[in-house]
Amino acid sequence: MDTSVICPRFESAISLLSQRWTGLIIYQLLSGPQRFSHLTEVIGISGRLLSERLKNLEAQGLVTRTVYPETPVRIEYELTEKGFSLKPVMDEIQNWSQVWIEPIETVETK
Amino acid sequence: MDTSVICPRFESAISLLSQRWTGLIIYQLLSGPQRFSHLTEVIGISGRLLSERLKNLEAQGLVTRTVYPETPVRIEYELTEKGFSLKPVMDEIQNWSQVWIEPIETVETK
DNA sequence: TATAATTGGTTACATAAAGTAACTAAAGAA
DNA sequence: TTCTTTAGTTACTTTATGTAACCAATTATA
Repeated sequence: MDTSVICPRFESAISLLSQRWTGLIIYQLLSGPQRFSHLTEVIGISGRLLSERLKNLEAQGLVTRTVYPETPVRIEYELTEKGFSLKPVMDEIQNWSQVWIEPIETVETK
Repeated sequence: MDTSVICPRFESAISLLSQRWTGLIIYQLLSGPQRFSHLTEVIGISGRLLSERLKNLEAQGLVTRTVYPETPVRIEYELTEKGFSLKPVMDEIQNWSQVWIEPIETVETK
C-alpha cells in the first residue's frame, strides 16, 4: 500500500491560495499598496470578507497594514517580501490562463 | 475613479485553483494516472467531494476518466494536456513553499 | 449646533459549500 | 447465498460565504 503523503509545505501553501479571494487579493496587491475601499471595488469582494482575509494575510506575514491619519483616514495594504515573492506563481497562472481560458468565459454584464 | 478590473481570464483561472482540493488533485495527478480510492487516501479528501471535483475537472477538460472493466472495476483519472500544463504553476507554488513555509507550520487559516 | 460626508470597517442573518458517516451498485469469489 | 472490492451516492451537520444594514472617527457644511 502506498503511504506517500503530499509535502506538508506544499499543502500549506496551496491551502492558502485555495482560500477564496486570497489569490486575487495578492495578485491585485502586486501592483502596489492599495486602500481597503479600492480593493473591494477592483476585486468585487465584500467588506466583511476583505477584512477577514487581510487580517489572515497580515497574521501570516504576507501583507502589512499602514495607517495614515489624514482626513478621512487612509489605510494602505502592501505586500511584504513573503507576499511579493508569490509573483512567479501569479505570473504562471496568468500565462496558463492566456493559453487555456476562453476570452469570453464568465464575462458578465452587471 | 479607477474602473480597472482584473483580467477575466486570470480571474477564471484563479477561481478554478481557489476551489478547495482542486489544486491538490491536479498536483497529485501530475505524477501520473491514479484511481479514485488512491486519490482519496493520498489527498485526504472524502469520496463525496472527490467525486464532485473530478466531475468538474472532467467537464472543464482538465482530467479524463477511463474505465477498465476488470474485477473489481478499475477507473483511472489522468490529466489532459490542459491539466498537465498547470505544472509550471504547481512548480512555482512548490518553490515558494520551500522558501517561505516553515516545515511545521502552526499558522492556521481560520 | 446639528447634519452630512468619507473611510474603514463590524454585525446579524440567509444561503452555499464542505465535512462525516452510512449506504448502494456491480461483479466476481468463497 | 453471502462476502469482498471499487467507486461512488445520500442524508445530515457544520462551516464558509454573500448581503445589507449599521457603527466610529474625523472634518466639512448648513
